[in-house]
Amino acid sequence: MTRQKQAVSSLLDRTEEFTSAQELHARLRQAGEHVGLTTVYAQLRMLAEAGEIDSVRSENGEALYRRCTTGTHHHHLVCRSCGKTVEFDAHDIEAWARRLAGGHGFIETAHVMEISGICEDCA
Amino acid sequence: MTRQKQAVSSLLDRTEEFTSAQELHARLRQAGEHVGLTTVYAQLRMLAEAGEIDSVRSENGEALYRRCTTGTHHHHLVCRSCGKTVEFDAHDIEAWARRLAGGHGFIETAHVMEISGICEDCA
DNA sequence: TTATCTGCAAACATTTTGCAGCGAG
DNA sequence: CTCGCTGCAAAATGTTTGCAGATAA
Repeated sequence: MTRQKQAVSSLLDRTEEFTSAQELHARLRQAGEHVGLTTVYAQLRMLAEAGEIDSVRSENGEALYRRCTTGTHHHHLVCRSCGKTVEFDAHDIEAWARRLAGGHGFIETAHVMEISGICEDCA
Repeated sequence: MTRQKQAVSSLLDRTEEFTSAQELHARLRQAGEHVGLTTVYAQLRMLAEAGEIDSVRSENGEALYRRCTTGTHHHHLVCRSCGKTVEFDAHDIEAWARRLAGGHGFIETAHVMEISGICEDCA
């Protein structure tokens, strides 16, 4: 268990949202941890192969990773103008998504859901 | 309406599966149609913006395109392993999303929702 | 010591952009 | 003629690979 491995794993523990390799790397840098980008990729691949993290693809093709959990997580409502963000949980929607996926024979489902708009301050 | 535009559109009409820009380009070449790769990308972007084709991301980050089967807004349930896709509409969820956003003072809301999993054939 | 991990540099694959020219209407 | 479409070349982006040196056990 190296320092770098520790750092990546620990950061994933503290992160609920699906996050890109690039951003994880940037955050480690910002936190003063010196971990190479290549190493972040290597770690993410190992963790993904070991089934410890989930990965999905974002709209623009980036790979996003998140520690596997069966627990709840939350989503964001983001203002396209000023970036203001409201967190919300979507318990009902998640159950609905799992049910819909299951109805088509899919397992290990993950979902991405983001809502954007213009907040009242920017309107 | 140029020859190239015609060729891309026509090929999409004849293709049921989600297909990458690269492969569409290769098939046009093979069919003797000389259409530049850049042009294929340009066409795909125009068609996607016009809502005439759907795009999803494959496991490895490629963008895949297909002529919309329905003219209406819908979402995708995608197999992370083989790319099999099921379209579904999410009328209830959309109403819920608008209500939630409105409750926080947001207007002009848009949403992104994609569900992924492993389909029964790949399980 | 030794197998594994790290990370620089370079390779890769896909997609986008700059721009000069072509061609449909 | 004019404006949008085309497509070459080059850049941008995200990710992977080769490999030599560092490090945990």
